[in-house]
Amino acid sequence: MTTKEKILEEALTLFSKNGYDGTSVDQIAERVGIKAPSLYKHYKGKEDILNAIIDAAEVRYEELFGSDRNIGKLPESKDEFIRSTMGKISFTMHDPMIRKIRKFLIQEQFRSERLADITTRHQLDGIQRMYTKIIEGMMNKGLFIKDDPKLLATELTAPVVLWIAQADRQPHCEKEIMDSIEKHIRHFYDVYTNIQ
Amino acid sequence: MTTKEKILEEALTLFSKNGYDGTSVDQIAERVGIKAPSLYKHYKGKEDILNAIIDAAEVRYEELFGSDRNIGKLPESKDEFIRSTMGKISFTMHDPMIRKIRKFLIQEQFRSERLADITTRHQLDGIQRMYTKIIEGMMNKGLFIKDDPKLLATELTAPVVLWIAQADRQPHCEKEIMDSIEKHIRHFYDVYTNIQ
DNA sequence: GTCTATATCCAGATAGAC
DNA sequence: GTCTATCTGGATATAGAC
Repeated sequence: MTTKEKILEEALTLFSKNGYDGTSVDQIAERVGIKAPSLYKHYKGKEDILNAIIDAAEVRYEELFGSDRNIGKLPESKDEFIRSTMGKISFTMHDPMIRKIRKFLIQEQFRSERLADITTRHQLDGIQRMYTKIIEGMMNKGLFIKDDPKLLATELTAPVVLWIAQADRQPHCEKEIMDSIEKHIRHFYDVYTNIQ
Repeated sequence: MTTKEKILEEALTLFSKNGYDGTSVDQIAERVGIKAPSLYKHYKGKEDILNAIIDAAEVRYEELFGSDRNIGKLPESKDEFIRSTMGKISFTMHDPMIRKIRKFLIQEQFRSERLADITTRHQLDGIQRMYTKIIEGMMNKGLFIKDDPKLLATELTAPVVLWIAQADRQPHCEKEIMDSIEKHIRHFYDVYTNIQ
């Protein structure tokens, strides 16, 4: 990893923990293992680092939700649906990079229109679009009853997004939260399934 | 309103817009109409103002969700349920004080355990508890099918919480968001109602 | 309880040697 | 590309007059 990339990584770590205004270039430099002035050979300034992080967040978004490849194969039973969904959630919840981007965005969402926009895409549009496709596919297979797939995707994912945000700020509640999530997904499946 | 209260109000306004670290005591003083040093006759320092705001947020929480008086009378038809729920949402969304507390909390939730805790209460526990009671009441009246009322409350309120947060950062989307919310509530009612 | 003046500190950023 | 030394501005906070 180049120094330039290392700076980005450490800056994101600090921004996600203490916010942009709560982080000094000195702190970033220290974590990188250089002195603050050296940092200016890689980036024009603090705001330049911020913008690079935002660009990286957009790239990450594209990787996660830009193509349909990440949907994987459609679940064909209740067990598969639970396992596949819980797997995706557990990954999103624990992947260090995604977690940092999520915490960074939630704190900085009011800083600019661009950040507000990206936050909405990460928190609502991306996940919703992915699950709209999955639910639509399962409706076509007769696994779910016919209904508005976008509405169902929202109802499935919204509680999960809020619980993940809770786990980010209260990590000691993670066990409880995971239980709530699984219970919710099971309930969702039962409500919208033909098979009783 | 005393100067002390005015300081609190203006500080919350600025904190909700630019965050705690993004706000200077000078800016607060200017909005109050005094010079920064005068402010120190009312509060020990910036952090003291922050703590007073957190206290105020706790009081506000108690007013909103502490008693069951705010539930109002139980809706007895689909129309009444939609109207009552949309009314509560519109109020929460537009009340200036609640909006500021919400934006403040979402930005400062990682600053301390206490703030994390209050954020969860505001964003999840309070609303969920209120709607658990309402849904439970409507189940007992036979208006909703028997199911886990807490789970249903989460499924009803979680998308709304996320959409309100979106409206906070993207006010130009409010119309669309309100439509989504109403559609979601109608759908929720239809799914969990006996009457077809 | 408000002001002006000021102390103190720390932030982001630059200059220039190596 | 890294460093030390330094500039400059802005921040929190205090002293003391009115």
